[in-house]
Amino acid sequence: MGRYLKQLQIMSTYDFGRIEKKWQEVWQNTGIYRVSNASDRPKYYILDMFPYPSGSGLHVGHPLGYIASDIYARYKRLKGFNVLHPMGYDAFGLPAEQYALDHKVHPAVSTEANIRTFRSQLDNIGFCYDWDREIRTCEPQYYKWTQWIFLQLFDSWYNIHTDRAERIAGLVDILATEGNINHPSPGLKDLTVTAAEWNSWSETRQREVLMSYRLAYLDYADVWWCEALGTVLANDEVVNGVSERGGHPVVRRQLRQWFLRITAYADRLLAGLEQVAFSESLKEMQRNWIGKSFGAEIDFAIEGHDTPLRVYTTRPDTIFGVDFMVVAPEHEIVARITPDTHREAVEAYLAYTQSRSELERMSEKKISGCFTGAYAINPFDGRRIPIWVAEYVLAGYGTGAIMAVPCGDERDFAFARHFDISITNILGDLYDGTAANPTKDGVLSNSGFITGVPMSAAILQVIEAIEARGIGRRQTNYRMRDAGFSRQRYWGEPFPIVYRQDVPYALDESQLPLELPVVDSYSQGPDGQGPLANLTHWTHLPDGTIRETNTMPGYAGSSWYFLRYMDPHNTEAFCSREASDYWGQVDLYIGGTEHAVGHLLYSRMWTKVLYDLGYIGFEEPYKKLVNQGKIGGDSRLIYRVRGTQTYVSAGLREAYETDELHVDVNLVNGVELDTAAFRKSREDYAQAEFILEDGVYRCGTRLEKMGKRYLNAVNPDAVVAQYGADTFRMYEMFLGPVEADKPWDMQGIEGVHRFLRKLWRLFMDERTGPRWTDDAPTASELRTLHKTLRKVEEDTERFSFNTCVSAFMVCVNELTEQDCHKRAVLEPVLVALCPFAPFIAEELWAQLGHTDSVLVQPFPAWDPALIEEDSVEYPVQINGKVRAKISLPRAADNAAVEAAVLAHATVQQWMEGKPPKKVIVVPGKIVNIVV
RNA sequence: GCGGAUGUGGUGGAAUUGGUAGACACGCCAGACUUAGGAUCUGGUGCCGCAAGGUGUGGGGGUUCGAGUCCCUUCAUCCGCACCA
Repeated sequence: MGRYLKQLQIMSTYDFGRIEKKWQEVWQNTGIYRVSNASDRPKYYILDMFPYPSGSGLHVGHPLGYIASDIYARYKRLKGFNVLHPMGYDAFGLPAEQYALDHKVHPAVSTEANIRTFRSQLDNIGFCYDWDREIRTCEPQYYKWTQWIFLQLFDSWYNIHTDRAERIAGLVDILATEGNINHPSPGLKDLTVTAAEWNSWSETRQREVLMSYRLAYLDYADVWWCEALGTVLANDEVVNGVSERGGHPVVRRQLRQWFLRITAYADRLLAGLEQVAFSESLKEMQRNWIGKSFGAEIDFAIEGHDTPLRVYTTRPDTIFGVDFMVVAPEHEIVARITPDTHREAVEAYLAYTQSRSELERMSEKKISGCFTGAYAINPFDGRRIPIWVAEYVLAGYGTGAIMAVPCGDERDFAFARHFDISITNILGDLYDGTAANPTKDGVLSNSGFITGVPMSAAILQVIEAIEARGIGRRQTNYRMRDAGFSRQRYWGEPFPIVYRQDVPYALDESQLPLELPVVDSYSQGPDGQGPLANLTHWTHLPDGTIRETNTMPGYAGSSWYFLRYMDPHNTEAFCSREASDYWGQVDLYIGGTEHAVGHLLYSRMWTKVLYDLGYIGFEEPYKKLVNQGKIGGDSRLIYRVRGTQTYVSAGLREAYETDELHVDVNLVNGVELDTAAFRKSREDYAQAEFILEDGVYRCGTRLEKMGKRYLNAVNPDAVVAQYGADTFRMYEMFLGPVEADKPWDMQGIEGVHRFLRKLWRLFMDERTGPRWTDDAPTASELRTLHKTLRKVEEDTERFSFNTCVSAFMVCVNELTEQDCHKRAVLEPVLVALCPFAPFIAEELWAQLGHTDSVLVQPFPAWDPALIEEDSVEYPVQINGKVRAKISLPRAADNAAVEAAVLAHATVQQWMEGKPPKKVIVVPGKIVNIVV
C-alpha cells in the first residue's frame, strides 16, 4: 500500500465537502475495503438485500439498512473479524424491459446507466463495500451459474424417504428395478408403474414421467396471466387480484410453464424457521404462506355413480354434522354428476363464475352457489347429502371439494342460511343457532359412535374409522403452491433447455452460459410467448431442436447471489466449496419486509437443494435477519384555484375552490414554497400566481410512502451536499430504531451536524488550528471515555444505533464541558466513532499525525474500574417515594448502607420516628424503606 | 375475520435482568455576543402548583417493598394474510 496518506494539509474548519472527497479517493486507491478469503481472523458475513437499479435512483429511505449494515460491518472489522460485506445489483426484471419497450433502448444500456447512478449515490455515503466482488445478475458470467443451478434443479427429484433432493439418475435406477411403488410421483398422483412397464417404455414416455418428479419441471397449469404485462406472474407477484407491478388485472390461464417444486421443501422450510433469527412476525408470514394444515381426505359415495367425491377436511370429527357438500366450479365432477333436471341451472351458474374476474371475486365476496341435483351419502349414518357447486370453494386447495358443516364453520353457516338448508347441531349447547361455533374444545353430541367424545380425540377416531373402511386417509395440506418459473419476457435468464419432438432436454454444462440474444423488438411473440420467440434463427437450431423461449423470473438470480459474493470470479463453479465453507451462512442479512414470502423463501429453498446435492455445507442461508423500517415521505401540497394558474397558501384555501397538487419537496423549505424555483421547475408553472399569507406561500403536508409519484423523494446526494455524508449517516441512525418505520424529517439533522462540528472543535480551534495535547487525562475524563466505549460497544452489538449516536453526543458534551483536548481521550473516541462517521474520524486521525487509517485500528478496550465511581448516590425510597439521595462508598455492604441511610437526618424526618418494617437495599442501585 | 406488532412530553425517541421515567436531539422560552441573523454560546423546558408538594408511560384491574417493564382485561393505531375447509 505504501504510505497511506501522501500529504496532509492542516484544516482548521470542518470542511466536510473537501474531507469526504479526499478520503473517498484515498480509500479507493488503497483498496482498503478489499476482503480476502484467506485470513486467520474469524469470519463475519453481513449482507444487504441488493437493489434493483431503477431509473429513479436512491431516495433517503433506501440507504437506511445499508448504513446500519455498514456501521456493523466496520465495527466487526474493528473487533478483529474478517468481514465480507459485498454489494451488487438485481439487474434483470420487468421495469427495465418496459422502459426498453417505451424508449427503444436496450435494457442492458438503461440498466448500466442506472447502476452508475446508484454507485455514485452509494459512494457518496461512504460505504465500505468490497466492490471487487460486485455482481450483476444480468451479466453472463453471473447468470451462467443461475442457469447451471437451474440444471441441477432439473436434474433432481425429492426422495421422501431420505428427505432430500437426489439425482434423477438415482430415480431412474429405482424405477427400472422396483417401479414407483415406494416413490409415488408428486406430479402424477395416480401414476403407478412397475419396473417391467418402465423398462418397456419409450424414452419420451419415460422422460414424461421423470418430469413429474423433477424439482424444476414443466407442466400445464393454471397460472396468473397478466395481459397488460404480457406474462405469467408468481403468486406473490399478484396482490389483491392485480399485478404487484403496475396494478394490472390478472386472469387464470392454462399454460405450459416451468415450475419449481418448492412444495417438496414445505416441511423443511417450516422447520428451518426454528433455527434462524428472523422476527416473529416475519416467521409467521412465512408460516402462513406455507399454510400447513392437518386433516383427512374422505371419499363420499355419490348416489347413482361409481366414483366417489373426495373432500379434504381438518375437522373429520364433525362428519355427523355434514348438511351439504360443496365443490368448486372448476371441479371436473360437476359435469358428470349433474342430472339433466339441473343441468341448465348449473351451467348458468358456471357461466356466471367464469365471467367474474379474480378482482371481482376478491373484492365482493357475495354468497353464491347452485345445487347440482346430485346427492352424496354420509358413510357413517347413510344420510343423503345434497351436492352444491359454489365459488367459495377453491379448486386449487385440497381436493377442490368440501363437506360443509354449518354449525361449526362460519362460511358453511352463512351459505346454509342463504340457501335455507337445514342445520344439524352436533355441538349441543355450544351451538346457539345464531352463529357457527368453530371451537375444537368441546364434546360432540348427536354424532353416532363419537357422541360424547372430545373433539380432539374424535378427529383421530374418525380418521382411524375411514382408514379401516378404505374410504379415506389422514392428509397434510399446504397452502403454498409450486412456484411458477417462466416469464414470457426478454430481460431475464434464458432457459438452458431445448426441445426435441417437444420433449425438453437440458443443455450440456459446457454450453453455458446460454447468452441472451440481442433483439430488435421487445414485443411479445406469438401465442403468449416472449419476445425471444420472434428470433427464429436463435430458437431453431441446425440439429432440429428448438430453444425454450421463456426466460426466468426476477427471483432466479437473487435466490443464490449471496453465495456468489464468496467467490465472485470463479469460472469453474458458482462458488468453490472452499469459499462457501469458509464464509458459511450469512451472519446478518438486512432488508425490507417486502421480500418476506418471495425472495426469502426461494433463496432458502435453493440453499437447501444445493445442500442436499452436496455443493454447500449449510442449509439455511441466513442466520439472522433484520428488517429495516420504511422511511415515509413527508409530502408537500399546494392548492390551485380551480381553472386558474393561481395557487393559494394552505391557510387561506378554505375561501376558494381548489385542486390539491403534490409539489416537489425539494422546492419547499419547511412548509414555505420557494415560489421562484417553483415557477422555473416546470413550463406550465412559469405563469403561476400566488396568494400568500404573511408574505409567504405555505404548503399543506401529508405523510405517505416515499416515492416519485408523490414528489416527496429526497435524494441522499442533496442531503450529503448540504451536511456531509457523516451527518447524513448519523442522522439516519439517530432517527430511531433501524427496524421502525418513520417519516423523513429534516428538522433534527441540525442537531447531528452540530455534534460533528462540536467534535471537530475538540481537536481544532477554527482560528488557531490544532489544540490537542499529550497531557495525562483526569479520572473524570477517563470515565467519560470508557463509559462511552462501553455504551457504544454494547449498543452496536444489539443493533441499537440511535442510542450509540446519543452516547457520542453525551461524550462530546462532557468533554467540551471539561475542556478536554487530550489525545489519550480523543483518539479512542475517533476509533469508536469511525464506523458511524468514517470521514471525519479518518481526517482527524490523520491530523493527529497518524499515517495509517483509523478504519483498521482495533476497537479500544474499556475498563469497568475506570467507569465506576468510588461512591454511589443511593436514591432512598420511603413507602415507594424517593425522599432523599445519599452518597455512600461503593464498597459498603448492605448492612452498612442500611445503617447509614437510617441514620440520615432527611430520612429520619420522613420516617417521623416510626420504626421501619422492612429495608431493601439493592447494592449500587436503590434503598427502599417500608414504614 | 385470522395472525403479528406498537401505544411514553409539543415532536423523534431513551430507560441491560422489575430499581430515581422522559437520556439524546428537535421545537419552544429566557439570556449573552452581534450592525444584523434562520449564525454561535449559556440556562430553562412532562403536567398541575408561587412553593412545599402532588401527579404522570392509551384506559381499568392485579402481582410486588418497588411496574413503562410481569399477569388479566379493555381501547386505539400500524403491518401482513384473507373464502385455504
